[in-house]
Amino acid sequence: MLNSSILLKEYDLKVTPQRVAIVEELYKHGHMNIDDLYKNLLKKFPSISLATIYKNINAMVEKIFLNEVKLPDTKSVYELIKEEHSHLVCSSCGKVEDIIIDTSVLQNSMSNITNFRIENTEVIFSGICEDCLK
Amino acid sequence: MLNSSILLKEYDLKVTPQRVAIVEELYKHGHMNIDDLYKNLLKKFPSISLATIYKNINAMVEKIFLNEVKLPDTKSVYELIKEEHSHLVCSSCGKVEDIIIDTSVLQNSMSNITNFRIENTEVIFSGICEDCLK
DNA sequence: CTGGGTGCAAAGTATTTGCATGAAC
DNA sequence: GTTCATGCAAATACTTTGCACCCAG
Repeated sequence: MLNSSILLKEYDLKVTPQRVAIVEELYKHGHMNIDDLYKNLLKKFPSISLATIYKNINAMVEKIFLNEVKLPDTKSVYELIKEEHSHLVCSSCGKVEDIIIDTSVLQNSMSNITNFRIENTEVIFSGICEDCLK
Repeated sequence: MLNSSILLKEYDLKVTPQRVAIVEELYKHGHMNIDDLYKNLLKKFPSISLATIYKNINAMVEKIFLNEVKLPDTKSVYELIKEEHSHLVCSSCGKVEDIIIDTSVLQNSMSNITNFRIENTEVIFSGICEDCLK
């Protein structure tokens, strides 16, 4: 479970119903793009504005408890930050899943061939999910 | 070396000076975002329009000889399609480098834990490049 | 010659900003 | 009471479209 209010407070954001709802939507769905978030929030807050969503998403990304995931061929989605993980995208239904794999192997083979100081490794697998394969 | 005209013809695109220049810019720089491409092309074609660039980039992406690379925290860049590779981005100067690593290890560890049929694996490393480390 | 590309201007879409009001603390 | 979030409208940024003219084949 997740206590959105505490999370918001921890990151010095005032607790408003809209913010709580954003966090809870993301927690529930795992990943959402701006439009879907907006559509869902409209149900609870018929007069919520896109501006509010953008402002809050940006604030949460800055406070580093939200993460934008840029996906190939489709809109970015946002997720609550959790342990490091990679992503699986279904190119048929658009579903995004988290997956935990060990990327240190990659980083190691990297350090042999480059002098970059690697700080982050992003891996996105695209393919067809189990449901769509049927 | 690269023969842009032949490349364009192969992909059923009429050979125009603007298109040749786009391909050559990308070949020369490896990766470019729309704005930089536009700025550079303005030197050769003072009246080239952004619309032309967008139309051509889109056409080339559709013909599958250009690839859009969506990067974290910065604008997408485009590259000519070549052998499969991963990317390194310097978060300080923005430089993008190609790097060839074996991602099959990843894909294998993947197949044990998911039923996705993986078709593509995108890896982006972010960090600080050698020059910026100095 | 003909089809398609170019550049311009306008339209569309996405995102941000300014401001008055109201809610959180 | 003060600070800051909200929602609206306007502004900005980004991308696409329609069209008249022109060039590649």
